[in-house]
Amino acid sequence: MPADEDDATQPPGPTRPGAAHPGLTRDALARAALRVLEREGLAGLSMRKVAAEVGVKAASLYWHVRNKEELLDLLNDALMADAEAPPRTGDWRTQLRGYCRRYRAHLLAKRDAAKVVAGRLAPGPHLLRLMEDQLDRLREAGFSPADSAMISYLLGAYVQGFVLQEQSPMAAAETTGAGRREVADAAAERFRTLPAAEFPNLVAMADDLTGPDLDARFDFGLDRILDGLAALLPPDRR
Amino acid sequence: MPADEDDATQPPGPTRPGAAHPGLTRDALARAALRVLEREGLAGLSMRKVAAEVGVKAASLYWHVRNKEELLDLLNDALMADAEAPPRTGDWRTQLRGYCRRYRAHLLAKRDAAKVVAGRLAPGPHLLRLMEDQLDRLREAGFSPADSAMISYLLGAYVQGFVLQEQSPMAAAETTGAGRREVADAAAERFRTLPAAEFPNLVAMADDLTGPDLDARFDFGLDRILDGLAALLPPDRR
DNA sequence: CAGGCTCCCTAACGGCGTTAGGGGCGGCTT
DNA sequence: AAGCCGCCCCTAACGCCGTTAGGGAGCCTG
Repeated sequence: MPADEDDATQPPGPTRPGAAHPGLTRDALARAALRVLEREGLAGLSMRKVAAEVGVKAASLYWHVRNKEELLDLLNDALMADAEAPPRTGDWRTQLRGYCRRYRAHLLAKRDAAKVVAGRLAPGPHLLRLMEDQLDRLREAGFSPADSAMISYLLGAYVQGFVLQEQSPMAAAETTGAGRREVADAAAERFRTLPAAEFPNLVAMADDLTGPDLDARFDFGLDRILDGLAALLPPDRR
Repeated sequence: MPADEDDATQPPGPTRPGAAHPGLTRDALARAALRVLEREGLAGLSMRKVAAEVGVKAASLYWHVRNKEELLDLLNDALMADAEAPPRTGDWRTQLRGYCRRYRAHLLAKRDAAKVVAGRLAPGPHLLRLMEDQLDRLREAGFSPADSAMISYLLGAYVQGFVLQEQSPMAAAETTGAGRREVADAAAERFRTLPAAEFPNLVAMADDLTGPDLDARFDFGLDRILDGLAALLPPDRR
């Protein structure tokens, strides 16, 4: 019944009561949660549905997990499971840009991923590995430890904030059945029909504000930030 | 019973059934939601509690509001109700910095405000007014319309992303009863006790990564961004 | 064979968003 | 004055949710 997009999980034979469920680990739970997330969205992700996904009743989850919050932590880490660091070639700019672009693409690829990740305080092991590597490259580029830490935070805030804003119309489109394009057009229309006397700029720039080329918008902001970071380095390091 | 922090709302005499409730407008609803948010947090904000806050039963809210989502839209706008634009003095940098600092301070001041605002697609009238004014100043500084739109988006993403990350430990502290300082210390401890062979940077920079001076971290990122924006302008405009 | 550990179950609690259907009230038309 | 209508609230209920209590089957160890 569940669309198996991940590699072999869940042999879903209903086991007899009391029988230990084979291969039901926290890891399998996380992957099941990921499948439910993809299918139902974050709002539709419930203990009961995740339990059903692994062929079990809801109360049984509490053997493996303290509560839903902890399941979401697992899910959070599972979202980063197949993220990869960009190749270690080129200057620091291209490497950092690669990091941010990949992070964004990774979040965009999974439904409601930004909402899951946003404001979760403990980074999972997979994200830790990426942070470690990113910090390494920042140090190598010549940034001080304190600056490197702040830069990592800055980039994380930007990417998460950006994807959060760009992904919520996708969620709305998913809910209402409209296409992503219609949602953007509706937003533009909302700006364009504002009282022009009171909001001259919003009306005039409606298309600029809602233009659907979010890739370009993301890269624009990213390049501005990278420009600003470059100024921290001695000129010979660029 | 409710802490009345806003000016006179809600004459809470229990009205007879069928009696029109005096002064129960969408606006009053939004302010009531704001009080409930402050008291219970976003997770604890329910239709029933907001209804009780205005002295009414839950089903009655659906006369004024299509559903909870729409109530959250009202709440979103109410959060921006008393936000003010920074003074129109100084160069574009200080004005833009003022915008971002005020926006951050405003979100931080209200419990869970970042979560409410994050990923809400339709800006309310109060936010529209601020956007209009901000765009105006960007144009005046010499940025093109397209750039101004993107810059507005960029700054919004950064501030929202930043506050989202910084406010969730506050929420956790509120829930667990611990202080904000303890949460930060716990985070630092988590980094410091990582396996040093695998995560040398995270271990070494634990204090840099979790340093509690978030104001400095915010300003650091903000100044980097502003540096990057300055490079868009012709040199005589700075 | 006894005991204990593991892992699942059923049943239930209170709370949630939301809808259906009903009723009193105030203000309008006749 | 009588009737009507639209406003605004109510009670009751639906199906979902997270979570807990208590129990029982299968396995591993002694």
